[in-house]
Amino acid sequence: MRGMDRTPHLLVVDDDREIRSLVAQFLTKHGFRVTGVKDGAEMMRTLDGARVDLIVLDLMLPGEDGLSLCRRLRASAPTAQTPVIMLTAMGEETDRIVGLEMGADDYLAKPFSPRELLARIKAVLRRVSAPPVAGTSGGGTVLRFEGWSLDVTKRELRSPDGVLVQLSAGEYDLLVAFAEHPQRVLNRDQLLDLARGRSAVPFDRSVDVQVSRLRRKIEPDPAEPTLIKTVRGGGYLFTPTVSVGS
Amino acid sequence: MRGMDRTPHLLVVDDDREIRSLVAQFLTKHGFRVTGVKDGAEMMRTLDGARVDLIVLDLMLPGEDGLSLCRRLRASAPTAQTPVIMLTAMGEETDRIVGLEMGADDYLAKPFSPRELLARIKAVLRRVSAPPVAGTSGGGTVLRFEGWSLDVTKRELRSPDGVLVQLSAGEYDLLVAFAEHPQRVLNRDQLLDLARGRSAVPFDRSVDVQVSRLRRKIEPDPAEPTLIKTVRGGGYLFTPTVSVGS
DNA sequence: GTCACTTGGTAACACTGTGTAACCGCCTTC
DNA sequence: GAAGGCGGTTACACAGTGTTACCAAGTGAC
Repeated sequence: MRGMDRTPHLLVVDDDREIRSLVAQFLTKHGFRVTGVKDGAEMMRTLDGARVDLIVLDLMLPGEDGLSLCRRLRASAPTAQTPVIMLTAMGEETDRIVGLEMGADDYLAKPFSPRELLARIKAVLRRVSAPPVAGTSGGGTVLRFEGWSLDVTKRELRSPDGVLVQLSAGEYDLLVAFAEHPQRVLNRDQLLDLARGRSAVPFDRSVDVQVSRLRRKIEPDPAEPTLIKTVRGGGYLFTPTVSVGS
Repeated sequence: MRGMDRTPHLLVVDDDREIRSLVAQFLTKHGFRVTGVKDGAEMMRTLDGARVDLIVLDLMLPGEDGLSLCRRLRASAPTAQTPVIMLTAMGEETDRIVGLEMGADDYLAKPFSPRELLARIKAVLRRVSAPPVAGTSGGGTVLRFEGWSLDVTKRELRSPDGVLVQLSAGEYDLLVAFAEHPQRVLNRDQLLDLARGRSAVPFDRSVDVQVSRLRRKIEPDPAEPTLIKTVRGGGYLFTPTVSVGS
């Protein structure tokens, strides 16, 4: 649903530190942004504050295993559509098949060649950019808050009185980031990642400026913001409750 | 336009008669409708007259090989979305990777177990089953959006008031590319690939210009486009929902 | 309270991406 | 071979975005 053309962010979940760093290094070299984590708990934490385009998930993990995690991903709205490539131990055809049937998008038997993982990642990413499903489960197409409605397939924002409000691409992406994470303080790094898919450079004020520009368009009184509140030392907070519809 | 017959139709392309009939038999037993052909020419002939939901394509074929066929499938509108599972001889990692990058949705190394092929077919079909337009596999001949109708067999566009709108070949191809991938941000490379079958050269502005020309013909107010939106840094977005008819 | 310092708001500017008119070469058609 | 249409290329105007700078507001020490 993030239409923009940014470097895809991959999340590699494997308890073996060596595999993790090897894979991360290789994929980074090939133009992806990679985050490596060691278990399901860390995975969930990462997903909470960052945009992730694809998850490479080891089947065998300490704590909750890959299959169960995969099921949980599928069950929860924001990640229901996030593609998963499962890494499995050699020679367990049954498991692999179960994996695919469980909702993984692909699997790869260990040991695998990095090039092959790369090819599969590219293939899966190409696939998921398939046309959207009409009123589908994975999250409606309209986010509503305080009378506003934000149509995420048309990239349109309507004010409470139904007027189309012209947003720039950046303002729109920022607003979607907020509306998808309401009532949570998001720091500048998270917002930059969610809205721009990049990370902050030193003295980066671009988020502040974009917030300011967005406020001018959606706040009743931009001098005294109510929708997007500033949390000093913390970041910004989108205050309205958001309902997902279509 | 997926009529009453919802049994998925698979097309198996392999020059080995034995493999073909073995696979066909196994897959038929598991509830698919299967057509087996021995080369690319027969494949094209079959696609010409039948709805096919998925193609199982051998890499090594007499005459034109699987890779080249795959590229041709991707390049031509009605089959651009039809999933392909590539069969490769053992140990041709490079070829396999090229296959995936070429647009295959999955591949399987020979010798493979029928169960595994089955699992992969199911996985791929599940992935692509949802999309409304994507069913493209031979589906409708008319794409409708916002009152417009685009007849892809006649290459004709009619405006909401039924007037035939004259489009150049390039404008038409571009519009089809959009209408077949609605509500997705397509970058210039993708559009060039979909509409022209080529890739961008540095400083290539041809897409922009064609979009501009197309807008002049289909946008109510070309200065404020609603059908084809610009996503700065991303590409273009075709906003209407598209229905497939005949 | 004042002062020093930190943090955030935003105007102004520079830079980059996009829209489109104009142009040019390549077809096709006659 | 001339005429016309199409599509790529170029050029320029303009809009969106990041950076910088400056000011205001917040915070803590005293």
